Amino acid sequence: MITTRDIAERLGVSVSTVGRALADDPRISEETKFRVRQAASDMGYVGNRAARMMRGASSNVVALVIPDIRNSFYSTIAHELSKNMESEGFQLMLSETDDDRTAELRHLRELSANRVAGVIIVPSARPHSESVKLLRALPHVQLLRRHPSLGSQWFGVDDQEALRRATAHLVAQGHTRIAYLGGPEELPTGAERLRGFRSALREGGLPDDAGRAELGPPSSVGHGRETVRRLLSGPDVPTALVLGSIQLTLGVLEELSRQGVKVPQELSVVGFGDEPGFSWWGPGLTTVGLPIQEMATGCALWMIRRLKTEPGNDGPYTAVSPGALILRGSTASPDGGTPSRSA
Amino acid sequence: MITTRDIAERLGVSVSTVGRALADDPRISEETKFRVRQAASDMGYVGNRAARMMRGASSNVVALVIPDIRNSFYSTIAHELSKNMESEGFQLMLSETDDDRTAELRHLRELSANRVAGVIIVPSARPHSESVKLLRALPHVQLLRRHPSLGSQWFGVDDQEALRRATAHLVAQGHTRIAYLGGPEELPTGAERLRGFRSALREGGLPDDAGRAELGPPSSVGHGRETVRRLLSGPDVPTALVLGSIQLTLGVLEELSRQGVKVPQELSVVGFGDEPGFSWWGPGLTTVGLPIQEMATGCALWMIRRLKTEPGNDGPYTAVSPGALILRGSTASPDGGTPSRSA
DNA sequence: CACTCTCGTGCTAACGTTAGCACTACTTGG
DNA sequence: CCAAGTAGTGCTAACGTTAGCACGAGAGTG
Repeated sequence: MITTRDIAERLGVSVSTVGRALADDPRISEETKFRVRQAASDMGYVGNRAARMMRGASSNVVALVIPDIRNSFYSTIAHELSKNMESEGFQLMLSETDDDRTAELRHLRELSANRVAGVIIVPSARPHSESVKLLRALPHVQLLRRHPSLGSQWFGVDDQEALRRATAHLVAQGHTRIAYLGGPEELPTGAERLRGFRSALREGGLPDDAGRAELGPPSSVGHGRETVRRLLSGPDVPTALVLGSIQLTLGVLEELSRQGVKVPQELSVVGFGDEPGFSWWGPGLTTVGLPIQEMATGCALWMIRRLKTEPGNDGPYTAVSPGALILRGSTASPDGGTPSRSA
Repeated sequence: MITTRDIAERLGVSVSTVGRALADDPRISEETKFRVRQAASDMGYVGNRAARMMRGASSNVVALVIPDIRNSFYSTIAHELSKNMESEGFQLMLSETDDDRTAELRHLRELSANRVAGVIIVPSARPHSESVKLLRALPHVQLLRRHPSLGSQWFGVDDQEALRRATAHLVAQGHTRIAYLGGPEELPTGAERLRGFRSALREGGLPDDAGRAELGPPSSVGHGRETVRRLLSGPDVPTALVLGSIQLTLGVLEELSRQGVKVPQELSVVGFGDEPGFSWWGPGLTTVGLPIQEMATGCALWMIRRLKTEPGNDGPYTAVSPGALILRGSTASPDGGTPSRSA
């Protein structure tokens, strides 16, 4: 690798002069600058950021710690962040945890060792205390999920409101046996969504046993498939189904298609998030739209400002974006079975 | 930030001793090691990789340079790479180029400055010469697309064979007006897929004007929508459509659903790649399965071996994986219109 | 008892870059 | 013609870590 020293020796000047010329220092003559730049370009010089970091410069790497990039939820976020970061000169490090707190810790250790400038994280259910310690030593924001020990910097959607709206739509159509399929309660998002589901039932004046919650791994398509299979073959088949994650929605749609379940006549369904296939699935899936892009952009801008301006002078910052219901054809009243709006 | 020096001062030993204790050097007594580790843990010491790199240690960061992470094609790759890299102690840097060679160059400059250990890249159509220079100075592999100036390390699918099979299937069903919708010819994958399309027509004994190629941006859903709209409203409407990218497929399916085109009676369709929604779209989409996972894993393993073993002693290495056709219900013969296999 | 060995540790330099200070050769003002 | 300034450049130290060499104390050997 070419260093400033190589350039200096070739031109017969000092390393300081080379360094200053490349930094466009006003004290260096135009002629010298020109010669240095020429030589640098000729020799294929590329500055060494590791060395700069040793002299106090901060890293230009921001890490994104998420469960699984294949989930379109997260890939959208990654894209939006990457785009915003790139334009400000930051690079994005991608760490997948698979919702495993030990993997999460391993990644955070590596990220700390690499002295990343900041971390944007979708925390696991109960992060290791060392993870918390490591994060607290860095500029960090939480995304979507929110863990109290990690401070108040958080960007996410109003999960409770999202599920309240989805469920209220079904309640308004007269459903009294509604199943909710979502993530575990120990996940902050899982708890919030479940709360939204329950509160919609309560507000609709329905008894406690009108709702049934099936909780499990939120990013498992397979779990969605299996659960809907179990629900449909068991006793007390619900007339409506509300979903609490994109991956679960994908699994459920696949299984309903495979079994040929008539939607919305036999079963009404409200999905979570919006995916390319949702509009052409069966009668079109009524679903909760999520302003993921806006959220990710907000988060990126916050992190950029946090990194550009000196200390954490902008205090706690929290943004909540609500999700709007996208009406398609997958819901109807439980008796007659006329869609609320055909696709 | 805590340094080895801080630990040394606290324990009244030298930095060397601390360094060696943390590196588990056999020369250090067990008792000292214990005290050092204890203190390091107490004080929240995290080694500084930038400093290590200055002493000749190599980075543990591998970069992935792709057009767009939202494309499930690439997010699958990213996931597979991340998984494999993580288990070997590497971190993954994500750089999105949006198929723009200038963005590509910007990223490569940053990656070089950060002294990443290696680069896995889906190169743009015609990379800047500086990009080529930067890449050649690093361990690198090409993924999917292959640019001759970037050496022979490449992992990808046999694009020509994939489209040959897709097209041959339609030819065998008797179609004589087949449209191909794919990426531009200047992209290596675009050229290969187009070649596969043409060779299948030739092998089927069809005249040159039986096939019609519509080329455009491969990762634009919108372009898929518009082109299919144009094709269907223009003269000489084809009886079959072969697609040459996942994003284009998504756009086409959406538009065909929206216009209520009867598939396969009015139009036969063969997609590219397999996505969650493809199985439940209309009659089920017949499509070319792509062994993306296998390809990504192969690529990751190659890069890991390249980085672990000293020089590039393993010479040029090229893997080609064929794609198999997944038969669903979206194709039929052009006259009668009985599906080859109903969903 | 002197010699050599081994064990455990410390000192120093080096990696590439940058900031502070110092130095030289001019130029300007009195 | 000398003092003071200025433009342009060089020298040196420092960032955190590690590898090579050196050192002192104690153990083993003749």
